Amino acid sequence: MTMKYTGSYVAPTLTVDAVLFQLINNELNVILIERPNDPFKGLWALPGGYNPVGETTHDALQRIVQEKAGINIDKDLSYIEQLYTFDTVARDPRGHAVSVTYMGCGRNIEWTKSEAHTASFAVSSLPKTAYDHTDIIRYAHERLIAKLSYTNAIYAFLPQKFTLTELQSAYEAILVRPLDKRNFRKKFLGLNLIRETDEMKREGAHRPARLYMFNSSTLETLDRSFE
Amino acid sequence: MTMKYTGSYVAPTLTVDAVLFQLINNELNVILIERPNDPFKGLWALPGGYNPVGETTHDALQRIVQEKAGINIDKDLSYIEQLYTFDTVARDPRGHAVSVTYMGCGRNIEWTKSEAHTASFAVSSLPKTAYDHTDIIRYAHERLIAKLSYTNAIYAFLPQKFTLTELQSAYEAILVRPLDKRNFRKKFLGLNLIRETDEMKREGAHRPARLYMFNSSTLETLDRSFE
DNA sequence: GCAAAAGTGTTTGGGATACACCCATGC
DNA sequence: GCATGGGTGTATCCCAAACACTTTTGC
Repeated sequence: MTMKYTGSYVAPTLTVDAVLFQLINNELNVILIERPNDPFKGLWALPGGYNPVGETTHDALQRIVQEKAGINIDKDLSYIEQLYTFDTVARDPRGHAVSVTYMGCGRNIEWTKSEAHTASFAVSSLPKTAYDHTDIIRYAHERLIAKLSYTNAIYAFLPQKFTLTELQSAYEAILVRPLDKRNFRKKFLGLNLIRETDEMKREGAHRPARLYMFNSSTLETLDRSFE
Repeated sequence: MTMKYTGSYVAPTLTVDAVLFQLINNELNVILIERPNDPFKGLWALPGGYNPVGETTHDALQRIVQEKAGINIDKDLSYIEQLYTFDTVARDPRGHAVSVTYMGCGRNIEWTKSEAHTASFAVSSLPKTAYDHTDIIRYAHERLIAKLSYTNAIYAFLPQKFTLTELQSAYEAILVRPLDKRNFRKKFLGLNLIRETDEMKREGAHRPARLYMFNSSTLETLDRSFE
């Protein structure tokens, strides 16, 4: 950052993109937008757009995701973090661009459904995507799996009050493997991340389930790793 | 990335910066450059500079670090990875910039010493730095500590052949805590990352030490976590 | 022989895993 | 009473941590 600013400097295009995860029917889903124009017209892409001078990447993402999908990344998500910055010299037919990507997680994220160009897909069955967005989604999923093991990030996917079975199902959906019920409960309760409420969830012809709440709804690092 | 390119779009300044680590006298060191100009004239900064259109962040970093410090990030480092991308709207007095930072590790990195504006500092006693570069170095150090626990990243700091004591000292320097010799050897040898050579290191009035080599000199993820 | 670093095993505690049955409810 | 999901305990194994003395060399 010590080079002199000569005036002949021309910056690459800067874009921002978001991988927005939520659980739908016990499957990890991601929100995509169908491209209305070339390049990649008709394929599905992460919500994103151009980041102009004067706007931080976070603010640009906020504006763009609001405009394109009707989602407020501060209010409609429980958690967001920067993922990685991709060079796209060869990737984008229009020339050199740099893309700063973010990963966000929430529950019941509502997107603009009026134009039917925004949709949610299970990461296990993604449609054909523009650019290398499939790779970016896979990378985000790996990062998310890693984060579950040393943070309380799972809170981002759950409602305020939830049962232990719902909690376990959320883990299983994201980790894509089954967990042992007794071991899961023993271990998770030992982390002191959640507390009992005095409410029960009654639903269907079976024993009601205790509802729990998270002690904290911001990301925290665990002392001991989990799963 | 679906916004139309209207021509009125102006991109923010894009910069790249590198946190270059190596061990010197069993201390984790970072390479800094004294700023010759305002802003922050006379303070120490990470090697970095402007990334123009047409150049990937990696290529820009390669060119800039070569120009400013005489270091080839591909040949003189054992490992490099992207660290984080910082928005610098308020940070840089010249206005909005986005900085893509990288972390690199090596051994015996030689920098241009002719002008005395490049120097190496122990991370435990950094000088006053420009921008928020002290925070970036701390962040890189944390990332490095985390990476040691689930990868073979330590290879980046060691010569081709090394003793187990040198290996342990490298860990202790980066983790900033002492390790038990017997447990360290047992655990590390169990990882199957290194193999014995038939050479010994003789030095000083004491028993010679067996020299070892890494099986792989590229980053690999461990099955089991370490330390 | 003595200083200096290399090298070497055992014990103990805690967390991870594997595993099967009873409980509370709606119908 | 039966179908459905909720809820619970124990035995085993392996890894982590704690801990001290002998070996080999140069001088």
